[in-house]
Amino acid sequence: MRKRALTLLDVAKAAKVSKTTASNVFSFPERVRPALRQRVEEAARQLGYNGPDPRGRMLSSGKVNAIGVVPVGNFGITLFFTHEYNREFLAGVAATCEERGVGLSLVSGQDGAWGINTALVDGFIFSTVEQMNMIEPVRRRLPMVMSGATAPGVSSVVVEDRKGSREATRHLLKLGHRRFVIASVLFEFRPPVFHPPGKSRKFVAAGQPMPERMAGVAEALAEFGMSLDDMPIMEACGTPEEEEAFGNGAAMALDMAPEATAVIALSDGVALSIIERAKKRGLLVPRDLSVVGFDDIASAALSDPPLTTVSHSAFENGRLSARLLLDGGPPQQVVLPVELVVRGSTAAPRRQRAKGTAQGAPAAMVED
Amino acid sequence: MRKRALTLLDVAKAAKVSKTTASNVFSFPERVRPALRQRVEEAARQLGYNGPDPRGRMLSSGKVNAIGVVPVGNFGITLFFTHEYNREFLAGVAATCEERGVGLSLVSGQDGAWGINTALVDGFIFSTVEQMNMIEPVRRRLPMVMSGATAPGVSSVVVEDRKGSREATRHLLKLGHRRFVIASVLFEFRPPVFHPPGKSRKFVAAGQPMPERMAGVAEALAEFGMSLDDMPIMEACGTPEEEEAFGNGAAMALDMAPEATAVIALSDGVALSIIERAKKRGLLVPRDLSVVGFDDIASAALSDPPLTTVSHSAFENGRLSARLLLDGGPPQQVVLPVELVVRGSTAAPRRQRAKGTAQGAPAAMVED
DNA sequence: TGTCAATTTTGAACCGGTCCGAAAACATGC
DNA sequence: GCATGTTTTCGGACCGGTTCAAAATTGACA
Repeated sequence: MRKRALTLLDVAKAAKVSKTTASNVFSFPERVRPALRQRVEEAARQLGYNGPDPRGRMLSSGKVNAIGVVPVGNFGITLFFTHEYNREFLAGVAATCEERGVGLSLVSGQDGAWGINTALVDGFIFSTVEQMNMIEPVRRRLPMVMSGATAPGVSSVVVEDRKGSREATRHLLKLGHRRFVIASVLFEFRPPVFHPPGKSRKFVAAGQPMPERMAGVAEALAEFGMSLDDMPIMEACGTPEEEEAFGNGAAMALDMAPEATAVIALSDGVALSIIERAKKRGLLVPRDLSVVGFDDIASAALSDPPLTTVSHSAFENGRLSARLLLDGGPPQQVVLPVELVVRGSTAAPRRQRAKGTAQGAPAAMVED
Repeated sequence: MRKRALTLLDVAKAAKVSKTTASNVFSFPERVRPALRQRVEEAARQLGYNGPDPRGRMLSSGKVNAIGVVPVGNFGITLFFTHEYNREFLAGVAATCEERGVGLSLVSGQDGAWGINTALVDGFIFSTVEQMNMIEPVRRRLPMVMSGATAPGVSSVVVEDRKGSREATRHLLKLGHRRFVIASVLFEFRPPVFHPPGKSRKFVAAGQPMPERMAGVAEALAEFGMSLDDMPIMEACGTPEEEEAFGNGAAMALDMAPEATAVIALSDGVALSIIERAKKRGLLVPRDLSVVGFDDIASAALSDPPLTTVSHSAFENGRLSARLLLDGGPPQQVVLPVELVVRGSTAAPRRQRAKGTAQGAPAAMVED
């Protein structure tokens, strides 16, 4: 069907003009006198030429007119659809792209055929990156913006992580909670991890924003004379695939910290997963267990009970990230404000949560 | 920061080899003897060259290694985020792209800077197209696949539209309903339209799949000795923006057809919008009004009451569309099966629905 | 009709790789 | 040592446009 593609040269020859003139007819019509322009247009129509091939244009101009979005960690581009926060973020990026007439390309983090080294784009937006060293070659080649973390020489959009988790934790402390379990987030697809209380624990999620959020928790605890070191911490990636592959991180947290009266989840995904799991075990939220989240994704308001969480806009985050990238200019950091939204998932602790859970001995991995 | 980019030629010169050899080191290392290869690699490292620029590679190979997805009608790429069906569809496309290591680019239907004529991709997936003539130039330039509609010479994925709406209508007829209003879907951003009963009405949505779905309704009605011509029909695009811009199509349907005991919606988006609107007016679904949808998007099962609808997989649709595009080969049509899923939004009509609606005179556009 | 400035058109270089046929280097057998 | 076959390296064309300086044309006016 498609034979050898028509080129500008074919049209030029047919119209008996130079390649340049033919090019101008399409790109700068006003530079060509009407008579000649019509001759060229007529020739193009005759031949069935539909305007310059974007490939050629790209090569000489060097501009692609599209940007790439790279999901965090070792997740592929489907993360943008399985993960609510990332989806809202992407929607924001798309809004800016639409507004500016720029293309949007989903680029895989794990370098396949269409990875950060092969994608045809003018720049990248990275979600939080785990291994910072991987961005250096990219930064040298193309403009980039990071969301959720900062890096020297790179513009970035971050939220007030520390403040957010500090306020969430304060909220629980003021309600009277003293025994917590913290549910942190892994930005890679791997099994959940549980860290019993202890000093200088080594967490898997080393990249921002989790350490910041953890620090916020620590600050609030310190205000009440407590220490993060005394709190058990669970890390899980919290994607739907997690459960099948490795077992559920929420279950692990509930099993390993049965004495906790409240869960401080550093993302809504994990928080909602914990609520679900707790309900399945017959625990009432918030009567038996309070849960706070972070991010305020759309489903946080819709859950049962609705989730108390630290609110900020993923959409806005995406929109600003894209603007920062497209506007260029010197590296700058934009900080998005957060606000604690108290909903139905938190309350004063009824009393000490029963030592044995509703379903039996705590250590036994009785699962639904 | 970024100076003139390093080229393969720079590396070749530094290593004192030809451009070809340098190219081979990166693309076909086994063709170059180890000693020489190392010399080139060393030179590249010294200079800070991170492998061939994808632009150059693209130009000579002609392959971009990415495909473009074009939303229907005059919606921009944000449709993929505002519209649940399209989002699920896109997720399916993304899954295939990930699996094949191919890039995925969102391309705007309205030709801006990154439209179907300028996007750097190897092929397109179109959602249903309104003006078929617009695809001809595209088809000549690049491979393409259509979803939701067929076109000569183009591979496509469609669902059993006619069967689906026929069964949905039959379901209502068997329950005893005889007075319907049909809610069809506009694939463009424009005000809702109401068509009173009548012969040979001219609908706005002329492109597939709506005429097929309408035909299915007509078939079922005919089985019961009734005619589509006697049914009022409303068309609305059903996106969230619709309401602010033009007023809500669901409200229009309820206002203009107060005698209907059941709504046959040709998409879930419209169906859910009708349920919402009906509830706001104090109508009980399904007691006062039965509603069926089409598509079975995720939120159809979660609505209150859960929606009776014609189920098929948007995800699968996207996945297959992408495969068809990437596999190439002669044009073929894939038909996805549908299945009526009866949930809580349909029941036998209680009796004639009250002539005046719960909130007053039907004609008065009393709105919330 | 000739001159000069302004406008229009042209040819060649360039963007950064890949690919192909030919030349060069190397290995083998007699 | 030479002819032959095989592997490695090289030079140049090519992909399809844009861009820039120079050439050609046009128009105005003396």
